[in-house]
Amino acid sequence: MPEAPESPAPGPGTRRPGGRTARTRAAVRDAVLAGLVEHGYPGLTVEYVAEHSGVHKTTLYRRWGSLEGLLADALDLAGEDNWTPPDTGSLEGDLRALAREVVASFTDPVTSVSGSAIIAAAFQSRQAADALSAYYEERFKRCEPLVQRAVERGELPAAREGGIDAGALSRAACAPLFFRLFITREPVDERTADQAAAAAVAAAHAGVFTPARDEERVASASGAKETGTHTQP
Amino acid sequence: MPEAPESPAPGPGTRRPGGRTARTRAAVRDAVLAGLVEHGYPGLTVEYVAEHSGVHKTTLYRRWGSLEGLLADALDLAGEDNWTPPDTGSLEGDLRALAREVVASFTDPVTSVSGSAIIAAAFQSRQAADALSAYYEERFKRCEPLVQRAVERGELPAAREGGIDAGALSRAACAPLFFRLFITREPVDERTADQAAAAAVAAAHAGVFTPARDEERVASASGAKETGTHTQP
Amino acid sequence: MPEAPESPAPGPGTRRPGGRTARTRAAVRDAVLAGLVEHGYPGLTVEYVAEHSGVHKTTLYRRWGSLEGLLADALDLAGEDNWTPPDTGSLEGDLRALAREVVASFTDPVTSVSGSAIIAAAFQSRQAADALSAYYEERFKRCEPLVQRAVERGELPAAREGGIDAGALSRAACAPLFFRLFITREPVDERTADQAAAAAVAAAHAGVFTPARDEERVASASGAKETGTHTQP
Amino acid sequence: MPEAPESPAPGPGTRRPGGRTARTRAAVRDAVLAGLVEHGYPGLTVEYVAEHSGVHKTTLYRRWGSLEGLLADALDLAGEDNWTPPDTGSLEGDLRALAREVVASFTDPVTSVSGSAIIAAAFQSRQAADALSAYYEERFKRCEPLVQRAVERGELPAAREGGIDAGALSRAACAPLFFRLFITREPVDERTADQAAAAAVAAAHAGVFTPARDEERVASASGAKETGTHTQP
DNA sequence: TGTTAACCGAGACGGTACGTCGCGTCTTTCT
DNA sequence: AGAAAGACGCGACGTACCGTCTCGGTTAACA
Repeated sequence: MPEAPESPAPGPGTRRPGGRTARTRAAVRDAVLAGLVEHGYPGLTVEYVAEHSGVHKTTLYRRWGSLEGLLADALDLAGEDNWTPPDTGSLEGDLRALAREVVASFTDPVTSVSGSAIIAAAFQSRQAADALSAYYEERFKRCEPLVQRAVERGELPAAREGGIDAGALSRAACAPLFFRLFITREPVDERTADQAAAAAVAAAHAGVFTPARDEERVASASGAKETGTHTQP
Repeated sequence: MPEAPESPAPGPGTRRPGGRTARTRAAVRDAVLAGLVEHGYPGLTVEYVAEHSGVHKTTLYRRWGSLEGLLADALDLAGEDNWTPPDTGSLEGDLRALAREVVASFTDPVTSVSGSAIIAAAFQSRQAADALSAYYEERFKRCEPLVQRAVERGELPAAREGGIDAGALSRAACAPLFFRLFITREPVDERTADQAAAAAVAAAHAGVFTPARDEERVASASGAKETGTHTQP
Repeated sequence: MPEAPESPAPGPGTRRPGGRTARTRAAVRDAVLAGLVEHGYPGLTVEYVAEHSGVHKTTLYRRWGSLEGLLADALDLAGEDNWTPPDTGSLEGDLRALAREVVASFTDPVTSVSGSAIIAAAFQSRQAADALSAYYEERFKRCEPLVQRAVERGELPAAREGGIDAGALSRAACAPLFFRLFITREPVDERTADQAAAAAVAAAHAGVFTPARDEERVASASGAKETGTHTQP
Repeated sequence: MPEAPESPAPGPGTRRPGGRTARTRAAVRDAVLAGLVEHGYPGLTVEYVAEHSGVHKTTLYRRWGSLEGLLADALDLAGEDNWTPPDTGSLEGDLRALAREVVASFTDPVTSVSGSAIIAAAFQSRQAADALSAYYEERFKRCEPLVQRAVERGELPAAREGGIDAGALSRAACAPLFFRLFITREPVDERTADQAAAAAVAAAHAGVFTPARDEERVASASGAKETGTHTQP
């Protein structure tokens, strides 16, 4: 992959990306993912990556700066697939499928490890957080056609006044799953996925994700002022 | 709270919980929280706790086993407040207030630190994860009266066939916020909170959280089988 | 060796010198000397000492601070022998023997290594320099009886006016050897040693090392002021 | 000195010594000396020389092989001055002046640095040692006229049987100073210098440096056999 | 006057050792 | 007997400098 327009590290390794440099980069990314699967994020060490990639520790620091950089780069790689949202013929079907995909990927013992490892990493590394943020931004952008199709099918009211917020709708279908998986750490299954999808559809039908109408709704907010902390230890 | 019925570490420190032991435990918990605020979870060290609590490192290991134990114990403490859900007179108002509390507590630079630190800790420590899970379980249990009031007010259909799932409803109102805060790491404000509350209410009205009817809904699920990974790097 | 009143490092390892601490110290000193013999000073590494002494690198730094400290400590050990100056029955004989000892010890391939290593170390470490200085101070102090005997034998004029400077005399006998060994790096043999001894004796007879007369001699110095540098690259 | 007849490195840089090559070499030598003054020998790095000379690191290795070569080359430069020994009109005066020069050059904080740095370097580099050796050889050769004048003045007995060893005499006057400066690391001042000069003169008068008589003296050596090590740690 | 070989600048890299941090264990000493 | 105090083994950190290599670009000697 001689082309690599995105700049993971501004320092070395970006000026002469031919030959060895590129091979090195790929090896490193593989090692990072392998390390995540093997030990999880907290157990991932630079030295492990060095050993398993055949790239010397010093070089890793030179080019990626730190573990954070390594992870961010690995995430870039992960984002470069050609995933497309499901297309089942109905909005609820699509969202269900989407939600079930989430559940499946984080339930499967193999794939879940590296995924949650990166989410964990985002808590400790600005760089990883940014990479993760970009990753999901991209994912949900790819979901827009899903909503578009629903509008075309007439399942959602034609968006006269600004259109429906496709991103918000997709997020709504996934949010409860991630919440349960990584915050409250409750068990999730397909039932949970289906419920999340159903809730999102219901909210969409109620116009919650229609920006223009949102204005009206917000206007009626009673602006409760609380000082207590609810969901925070 | 002189005695500690729940046993964080079964070994020493549980036999003679009077006097010094109790004082020690409190000091340790304070130090843990202070450490979290100061350095975040990844920067929290046993040695820091030892210094700031006046309890020797060796003792910390004897009684709490490791950092995980220290955190879990501190979480127990955090859960022992007398928080109650908001009561604004309407279901949507209550949920909005609830959601805004979440946003406020994780937006405030002071309170957000220790909160997200513990969530981060849960990724690296089984013990912390369990403690966090219990914490949220308790919180959402306390939200049941909120839903109950709505039913009594007639805002929600009387729960003839098993009643509404209060926990699911409350979670639905909070999930999108946590999702954006800690997974996709998008900016969150009161508008987001209001939208989340509205979506939850809409879903509730549509009967999504009514178990009995849930059966029916699930029955219509087309059981899409996907192998791709959607939301996972 | 439970006693060890001299404090090589003020930090750890000095408070509780019982048992392990003492054993550790001896092992480390052996490893240091072995390292010097094997690689010379520039090739001596802390990691080598760690491996060959069985004491962990971290501990070495904790107790000795750095390579310098390790060397200084090893020097202390070396100084703790019971060397006494030769006693051949005549001043010149004694000085010859002394000078030949020097030549022998730095000519022998085995013993010379660690010796010159420490001299080399003194160039790079204040601590090693101090230790070396103390070592020679002690050695030459032990030579005083040698001169004393010569006075008693009548070989040297009775020291009426302040006595002869025993240290200066002994140093005079050794200086040319060290000079040739380590500065000009010329070959040195027993002939050189004998010449140095003879020169020292001649100077002593001429009263060069008799402080009181020194005053007179110095008075006649013409105080040449030169700006050029003679012996310095 | 455009061309460089002596070959520090037989490889590159010797075939086309015109223009840039010569300029480069001078710049490098300056940088080496500057580095010595700034950080001392142990702190002198190839990278420093590269930066401060404007010559790339790779080139330094190509032409000088290593730090040692750089130093040896710099020493060659230092030896190429037109120093001559003092001429005060008397042997002792000359030697005093000589000795005081030594003291002065190694006492002055500016000039002493690079001088002792090179002596230190000789401990770690064969090449530097050879260069240093040659340097002093040359210096003491230049001192021969000094002794010659004394003979002509009648201060020293006419050298009938092989003449006096001028080199040994000059060395004798300097040795105690270097010994104290770099071995025992005692303070030295002009008094020390004068004493050294006086001792050398006395020894010379006693015929110590007259080779022919040396034979006789050595014959009387009693060949003491010692096993202890005197001056060596 | 071109060619061509020697040389140089630039940058990345594998590698050794550094000196430090924090962990978790152990021993010793106090009370 | 439990706790305080300290030393230690241990693994990993992030850095400095080493010496090597590859890649272009320049330059000087020679055809």
